[in-house]
Amino acid sequence: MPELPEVETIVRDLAPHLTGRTFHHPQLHKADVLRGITARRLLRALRGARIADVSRRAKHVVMRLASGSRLVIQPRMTGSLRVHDAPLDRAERRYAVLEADLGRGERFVYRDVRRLGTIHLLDEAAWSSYTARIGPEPLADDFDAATLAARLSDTRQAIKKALMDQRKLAGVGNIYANEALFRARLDPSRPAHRLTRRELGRLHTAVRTVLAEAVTARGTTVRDYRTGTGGPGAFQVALDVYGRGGEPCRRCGTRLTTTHAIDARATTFCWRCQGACA
DNA sequence: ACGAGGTCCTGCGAGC
DNA sequence: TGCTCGCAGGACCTCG
Repeated sequence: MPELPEVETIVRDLAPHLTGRTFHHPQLHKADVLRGITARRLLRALRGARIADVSRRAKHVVMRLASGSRLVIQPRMTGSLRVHDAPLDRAERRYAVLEADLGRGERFVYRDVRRLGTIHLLDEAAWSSYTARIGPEPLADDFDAATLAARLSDTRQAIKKALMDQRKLAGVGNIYANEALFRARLDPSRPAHRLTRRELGRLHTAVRTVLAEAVTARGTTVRDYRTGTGGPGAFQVALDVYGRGGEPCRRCGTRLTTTHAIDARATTFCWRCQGACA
């Protein structure tokens, strides 16, 4: 499920193929992913539009058009974005949501099996308010421990839920929240405002290192995620806790626990490494 | 301010 | 074999 490292990988793969290119004959196969725009208006805006640049914000792919508007695609669970250099076969077209001809035999395709993903088309003002609602980028140079502490320590929510709150911090989803809390040896259910400065420091380091390592590995493929070139990521073999409930902790050998007690999401942790360290 | 639960959406695996 | 059911879950919503 594309979180920050996965979307970063997609953007790095797509950027060389999309930057400076033009959308020809855009086709929208499913309209229920659209937010705040009709299919008719989206297609009119994309037809013949030149892509100025492609970037990432949190878990969103942002294509800035020469018109100044931004095509913002959030893949969520099962979305994938690719540039194909051959016509799509039947299987490749099956879940296509949006596609466009880029010329030179290349095609851009956003596909999404479950279609929990979203597409926005935002002008400058709408983009400003959109991005302002999202928290700071954890891999930015100026994202320090004090910033993390300030963002997370104003709530009594479980630290794991707070970490995944996109308004507080950008790009962390279920996989990397589990992994970061394990690395920081923190109980995922601890109220965020009760964490000490020292613990927040560990969490800051853990969040940044796990995200950076996952970017290097081109993301985590558990099931659906594919890179911008259609291949799997490699970070799944490096996961310490996510998806490993019942298996031994890599640190102490204790059987890992999975609960759904926090926000009804799968949380896997080692009660020994993470449970008792207050 | 917080938790609980519903909503979107489809594929997949378990159970009968 | 063929059906139903619950689950996967990010972001958003309402309700109490």
